[in-house]
Amino acid sequence: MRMAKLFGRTVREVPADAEFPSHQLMVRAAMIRPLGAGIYSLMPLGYRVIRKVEAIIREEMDRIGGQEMLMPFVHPAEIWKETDRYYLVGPELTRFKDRGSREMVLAMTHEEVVADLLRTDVNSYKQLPQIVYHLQSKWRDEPRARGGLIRVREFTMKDSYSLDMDEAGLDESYRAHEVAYNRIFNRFGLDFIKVGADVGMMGGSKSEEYMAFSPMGEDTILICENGDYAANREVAVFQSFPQSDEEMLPLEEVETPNASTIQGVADYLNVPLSHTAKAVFFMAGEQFVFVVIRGDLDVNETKLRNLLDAGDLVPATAEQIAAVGAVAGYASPIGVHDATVVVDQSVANARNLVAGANKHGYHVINSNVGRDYEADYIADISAATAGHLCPNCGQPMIARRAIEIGNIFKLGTRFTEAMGATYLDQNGKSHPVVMGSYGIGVGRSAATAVEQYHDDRGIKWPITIAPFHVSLLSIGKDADVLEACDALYDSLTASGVEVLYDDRNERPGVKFNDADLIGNPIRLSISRKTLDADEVELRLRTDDQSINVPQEGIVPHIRQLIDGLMAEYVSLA
RNA sequence: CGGGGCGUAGCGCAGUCCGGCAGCGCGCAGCGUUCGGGACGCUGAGGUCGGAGGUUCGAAUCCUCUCGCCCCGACCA
Repeated sequence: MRMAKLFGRTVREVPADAEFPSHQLMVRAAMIRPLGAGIYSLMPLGYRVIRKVEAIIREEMDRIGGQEMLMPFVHPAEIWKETDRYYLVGPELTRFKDRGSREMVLAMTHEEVVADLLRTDVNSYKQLPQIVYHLQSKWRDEPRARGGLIRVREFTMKDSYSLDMDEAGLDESYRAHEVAYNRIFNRFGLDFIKVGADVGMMGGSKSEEYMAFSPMGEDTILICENGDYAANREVAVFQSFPQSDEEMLPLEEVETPNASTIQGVADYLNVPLSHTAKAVFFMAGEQFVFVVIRGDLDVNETKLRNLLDAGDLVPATAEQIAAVGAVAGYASPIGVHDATVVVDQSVANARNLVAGANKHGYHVINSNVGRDYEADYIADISAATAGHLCPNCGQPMIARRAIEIGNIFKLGTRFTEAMGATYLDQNGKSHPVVMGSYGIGVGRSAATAVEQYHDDRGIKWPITIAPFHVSLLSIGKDADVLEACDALYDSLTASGVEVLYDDRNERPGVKFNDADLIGNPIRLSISRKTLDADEVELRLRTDDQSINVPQEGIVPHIRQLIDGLMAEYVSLA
């Protein structure tokens, strides 16, 4: 591609709203352009990256026997009603009516469509197992789209669906996807990890996420450095604190003026936070939920929601708190009524904690669950943080931020049962098809690569997904320099090398800066000086030194260089 | 949904408090000088000041409504 003809220009200044490095750099490099909140055009340069990402996904999905197809982006609402998701999913599912007043939705995923296809096209065990996949637009009306391609509302996702006769078959399909996903993300060059995740309202039996490390990540993951545990903070567990063997001491009320925060109470009474019981209030529908947790821990709302099997869980209001007899700032379950009391195991394992007295300006010391108040649930509902002990080996865990780039999910028969997608086994007996679903964010993967590979000058694409292998720059305006560049461009292109040829009438500084910004892995330049020496200057985007190589044999040289760079990713895969 | 902020040339911004010629930088076009890390000079094009209504002799500026966008929180594959 000749840059003089390229649609889209690089820009020096970035839109004020771009926060993430990948957002800024991809806009500056003319790869993406916003159309609305969370809605982007992929410019020619950016779309080349996306197509490479998609090509790698296709290769690896085909390798595990996936069959590519394409399912619609607009669905009749009816199938979403059949599985209840029409009602369960919030406003991120966009609903509308067509001209005939028929209810429709914009696809955010395709389980229903797959199940619908199964009803008509798969009736026999002879037609199973199967893996189907597609690369299709999705629309999720996120409350807060941000960060360029990291979190958008319209996006392309690879979603695949495994269709098996039974759980054993699902296990196999799931493992096949693990293999494929490992290869895919390694070929993208990403630094990632697979972690345990929440199954949420999808109701499946197992879910794991592929997480790429990035300080810009919206998720926190807990990792045991021994390699025997890694989980999203939403579900991460840790070794519970040992049961205290202290004697229970008499409950005693103490005055704690102006100590309405747990830290304030701990300071005032000069006890560690871990020796206090903190009260947190939620409403699960109409039910008031009174959570008691050790003062040094935070509630993990996902764990709490799963424990209570509560669809929605929202913080309680001041009125709701007062209505059960609790005094905000000085609250404990002692003497409250009409509340579901959930006690974290950290509190149950401790003795003689400081807690609220439900009286303004007073706390109690030596509170003990079971003696001073009853728990409806005693469970692990606390959020794991760095330093908590690995549930498997007991070593302290670390916490890292990460971007979710893919997930794999054992759905089971949640959808096929609801939609009557069954097959007949050898004995003529009917069973629901057992499904798995597996996603990869295409644009997000590309943007995540930028997050992981950039410097202050621009992007440093892994060669597997770079828009071009080579940036070729003509330096100066001498006719024979330009001729030499044209010739090199033609011969490289003819041999299959992808070249972005900066043939613009620009000063060298502009060209160098744009080449660094766009981030193709190999840069070649020809100038008066190099031409006179029958050489071409070569520089890798990852290096800060350039070398001159003879013009003679340059094409095979570059081909070899590309193969070598590619090999690094293939060997990982 | 709650809180905060911003909409002025393609991009980044000033001007708004205190009403009175719509500006600056980058980019863009032309000419000239320059040419190995985002050059310089001259000339020029480019604006419903997000939109609607109101106040006023006069509104980018004040008032009301509205739309869009961003940030924090809530929520969420």
